[in-house]
Amino acid sequence: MNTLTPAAPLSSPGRKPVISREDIINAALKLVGPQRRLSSLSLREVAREAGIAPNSFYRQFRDMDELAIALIDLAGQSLRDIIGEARRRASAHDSVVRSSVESFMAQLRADDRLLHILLREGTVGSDAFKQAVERQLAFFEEELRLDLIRLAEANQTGLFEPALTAKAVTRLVFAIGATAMELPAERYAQVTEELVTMVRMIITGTQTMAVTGSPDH
Amino acid sequence: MNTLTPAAPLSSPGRKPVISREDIINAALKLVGPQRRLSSLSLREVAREAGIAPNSFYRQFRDMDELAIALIDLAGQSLRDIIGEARRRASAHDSVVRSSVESFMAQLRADDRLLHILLREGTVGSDAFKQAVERQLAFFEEELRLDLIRLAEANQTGLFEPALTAKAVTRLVFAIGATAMELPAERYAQVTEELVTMVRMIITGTQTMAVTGSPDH
DNA sequence: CAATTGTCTATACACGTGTGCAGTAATTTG
DNA sequence: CAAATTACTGCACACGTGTATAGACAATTG
Repeated sequence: MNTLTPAAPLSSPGRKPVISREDIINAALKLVGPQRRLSSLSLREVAREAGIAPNSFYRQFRDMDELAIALIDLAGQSLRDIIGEARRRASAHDSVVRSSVESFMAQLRADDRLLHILLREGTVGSDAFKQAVERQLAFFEEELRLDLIRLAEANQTGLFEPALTAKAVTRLVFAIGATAMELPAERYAQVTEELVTMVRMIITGTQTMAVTGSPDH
Repeated sequence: MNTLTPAAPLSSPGRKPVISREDIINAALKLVGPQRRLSSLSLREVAREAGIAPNSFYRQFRDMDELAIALIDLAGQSLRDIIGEARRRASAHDSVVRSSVESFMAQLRADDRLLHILLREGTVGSDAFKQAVERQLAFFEEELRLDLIRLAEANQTGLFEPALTAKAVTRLVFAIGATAMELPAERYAQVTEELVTMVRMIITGTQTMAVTGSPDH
């Protein structure tokens, strides 16, 4: 299903639409960024940026929340594409962890507005809002979970609670990413290294716990 | 140093203050909560809640940001107290991890407004704002780092990159905590268990990596 | 060619916001 | 007892907001 275009009646009387959902989405994307969160955008502001009258906004979205959710869904899709790409690239080379984390951080560094949205809007905004982010995170965690299982089988290592591991990795990467997105460019490399180590801590921990059954506290 | 009362000239001419910084802070605390973040409060709203004229606010704070930072500092202090307490309680019993995580989640469940603030305002708000949260997080991570070292020596286990481990644990707990604070009460126990396991993954991982030197990827 | 239907703009309203300005109340100083 | 100094309130202003209403334009229908 495509969330960008509403159900189009193939031929209807009346004037042809000149404003598309994409127009508004793009305008919103121009406004958000590392400093600007979605929920701080006003309807009028987006309309101004899109070059339309405030009221024309309602033709495409019920309110700003609906726009926000569309953007979040878009962002989730985009991220999964990016990491999927990284995964495929990694299987040829060495570490999946490194390659995925590096892709993630590179995208962040490239000022990907969609990624900014996903990283931050989970902790803020209306309920329907956070639900949308949680949904995308769940998708992401599921893909990661499958990948972890695949990885464990390939390397003949154990795997303690794959779902929980995936969740821990995801949440940690997102948390660190959120703090990193306003950092000066020269610190990205360092954060990336830290993040790789952190993720490896979790994965190493899972593997160890798989053989000992329970950790030594 | 006390951030709550400004430098008090022991005797000065003029009318005696009837509005204290605490009054305004308490009013703000009544307004924030799991659904309401600091940066969405307006000066007028806080003044209304405190029962004072909007302009009287300026006697105590330069603007809302200054109020917010005072609240964040307060929240950081409060959290460190809570976890410090948990640590002391744990050394008598068994696991420091479990006891600390349980204290954290219990406080969250008790609807501690200060904790809500700290959990969320890190990803949102002005720069000075986020810096304040980062400062509190750094305090927290430092205490945790020392604790990890103490723990490793007591248990005769290795410890790979204590600072990074502390950071990973802190960020993960905060990220999960942030999503948990709007959950129905009956799910807190489950989240607590998950969180304990996740933290143990990290700590087990660190210990394992300390002996192998580098993880097997 | 009307008539109808859908798209979009312009204007306007009520509301909440931060803050500047003037005035009043209370307290200490000379 | 003045005079000075501080604390606080009330009013007012300009601004940005979401949205209601009405009208102008364009395309498809009969």
